[in-house]
Amino acid sequence: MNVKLLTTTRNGATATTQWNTRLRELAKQCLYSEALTLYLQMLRSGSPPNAFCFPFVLKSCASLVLPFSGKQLHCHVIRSGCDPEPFVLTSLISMYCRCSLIDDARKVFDENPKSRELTVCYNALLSGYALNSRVFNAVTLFKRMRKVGVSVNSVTLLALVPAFSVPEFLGVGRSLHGCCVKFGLDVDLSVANCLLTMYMKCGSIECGRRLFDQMPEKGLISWNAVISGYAQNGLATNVLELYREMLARGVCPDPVTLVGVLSSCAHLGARSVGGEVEQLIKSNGFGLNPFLNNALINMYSRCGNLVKAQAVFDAMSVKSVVSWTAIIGGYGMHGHGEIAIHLFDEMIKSGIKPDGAAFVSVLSACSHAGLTAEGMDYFTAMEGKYRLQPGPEHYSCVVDLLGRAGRLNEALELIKSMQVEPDGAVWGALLGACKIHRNIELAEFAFEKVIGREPANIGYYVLLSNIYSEAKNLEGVLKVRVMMRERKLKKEPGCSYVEYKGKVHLFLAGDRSHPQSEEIYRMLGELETLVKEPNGSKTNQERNKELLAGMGVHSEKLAISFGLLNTEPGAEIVVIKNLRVCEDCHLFLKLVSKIVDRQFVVRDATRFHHFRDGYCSCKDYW
DNA sequence: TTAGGGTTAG
Repeated sequence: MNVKLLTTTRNGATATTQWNTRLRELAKQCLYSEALTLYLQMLRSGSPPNAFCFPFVLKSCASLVLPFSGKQLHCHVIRSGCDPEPFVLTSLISMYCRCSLIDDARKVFDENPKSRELTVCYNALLSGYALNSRVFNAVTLFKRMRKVGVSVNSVTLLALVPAFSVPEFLGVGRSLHGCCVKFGLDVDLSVANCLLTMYMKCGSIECGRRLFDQMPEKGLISWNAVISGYAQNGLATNVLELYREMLARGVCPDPVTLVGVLSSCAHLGARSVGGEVEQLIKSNGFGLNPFLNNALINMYSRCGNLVKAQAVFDAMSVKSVVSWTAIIGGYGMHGHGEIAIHLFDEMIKSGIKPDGAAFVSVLSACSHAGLTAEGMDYFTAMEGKYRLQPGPEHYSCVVDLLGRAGRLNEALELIKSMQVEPDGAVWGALLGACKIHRNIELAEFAFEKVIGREPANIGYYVLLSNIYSEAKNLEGVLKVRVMMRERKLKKEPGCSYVEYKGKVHLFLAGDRSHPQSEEIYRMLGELETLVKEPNGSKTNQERNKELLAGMGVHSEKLAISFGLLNTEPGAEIVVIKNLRVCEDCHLFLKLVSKIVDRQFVVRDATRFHHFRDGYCSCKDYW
């Protein structure tokens, strides 16, 4: 510990000042435990604490969340007679709030008449209510503050607004926005950022974006708030667009920006943007940021590059449960259940306690790989050994696990035994299993349940219709269609995202709105002919070379792949021979190409399709 | 010499 002992001078007041100066320095550098050690040394040296030292030590207790020490400090404050000092009162309130002792904070506030006249004390308590999700207390206090005429400042709103960043409180949030305008505080950049975040977290994306566009000055936090907001609301293309705009305007991204961008790359499979971000992380020295590394693992896993995901994971010196979950999920989603299980066990051996999300990743890995017994063991251990209450997300994995193994009745019994209300995904998993095992009776039952919860989810209607169709039950197919028509449900057209130099283009089936669609379709037509062409005297490779030569391209790196789709930089064209694909994949496959000069890489919008030996792994379609 | 606040991963 780097704490210098201060020499006591003959003058006690000077000594106290020196202690206080040192305490202030440590608190400023966020060296909180050092600050507390120094405070103890100060007491031992016989130097009496005065009002000016308490804010620093109280802040240290608050930051380290040390409620017991905080309470002791409160006694010191009272003993030293400093409690009526406004800044000591505020520090005390803040300390109690940060230690989640909100009633103690309120007691300090109520017992000191002075605090009830001060904006700072209201702000500290409001922030405490907001941090501890006591929204009604926060509103009441804010109303009282205005009623008694205590002035509201920007910090008041910064403390208050985050409490209403959930959809059900959007109305309150809007009225607070009105307050900001009324008090002229909406021009404050921090307040605007705070409101922006509130709108994004409430899912009120348009309002957030409007506010952002209207901001005369935008800071990095403003850009980050919108980027993260888009990312959390699944608007991955908007994230990449805004990120481009940000770079074009010369705003430098920070790790927070890049986490949002990477999660969107993972969503879209935009591997090249992801790679660019990784370069940026390296060149900016952000390589040790755990948030970024977790986001990279997730991005590479979802983009199918498990080797890189593993490399990022291996290089992390401190691996959190999130890091482990990301890599386990990566192996799980690509069917490597055994590796996922091994990693899960390694995680436990390394002393990390799994949380709910970690169990979701291992359970889904088991269900994807058909590891029924192992999955059931984990599910049992979750509650028995780790004392984690399984949620609907866990039950849906286990229903899927049992269902795929043909244990439909057990799956149904499990749903019936659930302590929590089963959601659409749980019944949906059972419905999916009924399709695999052609159980129409149970499918109808599961369908009723799932539709009761998610009446507008078209996927389930399509699933039931396919079950009827496979059983040649045309009456059933018709029944589902009528139901869909009556409910005015229409299947959204599938679409593909095309990533071109980091910009994402959206294509619908038969879509010709893209400015270069003529060239794109001509190229696709040529490729399609090539794929359909029966084996003649020329090899595919020779034909591809001819095709490219016709386009004026002479490349040695021409890739003809019959395995996984290859969109690595070296592979200009990927042709898949004798491929049988589902209807949904059709447009996707038609677009599977990286046109040499145009640099188009295409991936499916909704999920990743992996092709092995010419077969799409979407087994549901077989 | 002093107190209160906003953006990040599965």
